[in-house]
Amino acid sequence: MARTAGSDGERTEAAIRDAAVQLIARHGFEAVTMRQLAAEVGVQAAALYRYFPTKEDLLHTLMREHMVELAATWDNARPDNDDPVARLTAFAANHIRFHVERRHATHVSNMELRSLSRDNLTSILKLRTAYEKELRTILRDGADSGVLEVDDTGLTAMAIIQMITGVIVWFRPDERLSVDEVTATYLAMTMRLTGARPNTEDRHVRQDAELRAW
Amino acid sequence: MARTAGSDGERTEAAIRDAAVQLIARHGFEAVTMRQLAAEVGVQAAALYRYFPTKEDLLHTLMREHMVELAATWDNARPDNDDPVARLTAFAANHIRFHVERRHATHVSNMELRSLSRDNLTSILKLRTAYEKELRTILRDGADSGVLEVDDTGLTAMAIIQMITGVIVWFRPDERLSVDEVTATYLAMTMRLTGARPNTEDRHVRQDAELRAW
DNA sequence: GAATTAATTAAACGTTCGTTTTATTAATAT
DNA sequence: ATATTAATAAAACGAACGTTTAATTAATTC
Repeated sequence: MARTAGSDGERTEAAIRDAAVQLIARHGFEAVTMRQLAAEVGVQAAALYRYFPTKEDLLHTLMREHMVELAATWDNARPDNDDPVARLTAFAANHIRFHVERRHATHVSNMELRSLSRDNLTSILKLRTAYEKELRTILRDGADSGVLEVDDTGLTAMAIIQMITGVIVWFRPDERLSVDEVTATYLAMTMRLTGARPNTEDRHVRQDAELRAW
Repeated sequence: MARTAGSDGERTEAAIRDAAVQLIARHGFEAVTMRQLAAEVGVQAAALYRYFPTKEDLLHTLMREHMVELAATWDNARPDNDDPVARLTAFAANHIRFHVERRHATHVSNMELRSLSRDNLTSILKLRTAYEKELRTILRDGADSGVLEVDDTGLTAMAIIQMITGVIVWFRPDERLSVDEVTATYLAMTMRLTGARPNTEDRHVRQDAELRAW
């Protein structure tokens, strides 16, 4: 046999990406074989090579598009407001929601960096670093203007990102918590971690009201 | 050739473990081959099978001993004091130091769970869950007695563990920060995240002194 | 010093891997 | 209709994989 009735390149490529994300997230990149992936798509292994030149290129594509999409949602959610607390709130809320909604793709992007060649790794890390820099800038602005308490900007940025990305390790949809509830709780922890409070208030008489501000 | 002069089973087994941790941390379990590991140790691949019946059993052994060791250091560091803030401080300090000092083994234990069979996975998760329960208990006690501000015990426990274990993702020895400095900063963030303060003070007039309390 | 045990090598086993080549059919354009 | 292009299957490639078997030498025991 050869070309099958109703076959369509665009649909097949999308099916490959989807199946690849699911399989790699579950078993790890090295453990997933091209034959296994092809079987999941319902096609022969050779057909995959019409869409991706190598297995590693497939992984790189998945990661790159995940990062580009993350940057795009942040660009879209970025507030005009230049209040650091508002920006931190928007950043954390966007980050949490984005990752909770893309658990598998996030798993792939976070866990499979080791399987990339030098050049592919560099291109992903460049995107990642640019994104992290956004948070560092917010934290520094907040620390400078006194509305945030941050000892070490870079270290706090890494801690926050680790903490809120870590959602995907344990969160499963259809459990006791909804995406909104999880987002709200992690947001509250992020704010508490950075000592965020309304910048119109006295710095030393902050109430616990901040926890219900969003 | 066969048995080599000066060969010693105990030394060889230790060398296999050490090399395995380094290689698996760097390349991932699936990507490391038994021949590659053997070459690192300076021995033929078949020799590895005198010490570990299968590749997966080697991984399981590394993980199990990592977790057992973690539980042991916590047992040793656990304060007699039953003040939740003191216990949280001790827990976080022990956790951070343990992981910073064992970056590679931690990477293996955190990233390679997917390569374990059902039974082996279950045995590791049992150890991990028991350890995490220690933190949840501390947080609940602290929330009950009013010295900690914790919205959701389980969720906060996961967030803290993710945050402070995340140290190993970016921390490299011989960089700008020492282990002590990193430990202190993460400890401060943990305390701020949980709203920890000396339990003799008024809850609504907390100062920033907490940041310098350890 | 002979027998036994511990530690290892060398070679091979069957399997599976990522990938390539070639042929074949479906859809599209002319 | 015919030619061309798109999408696949089928089969094979050499390489590498985890593991086993058998032989061999070093160290230890009696």
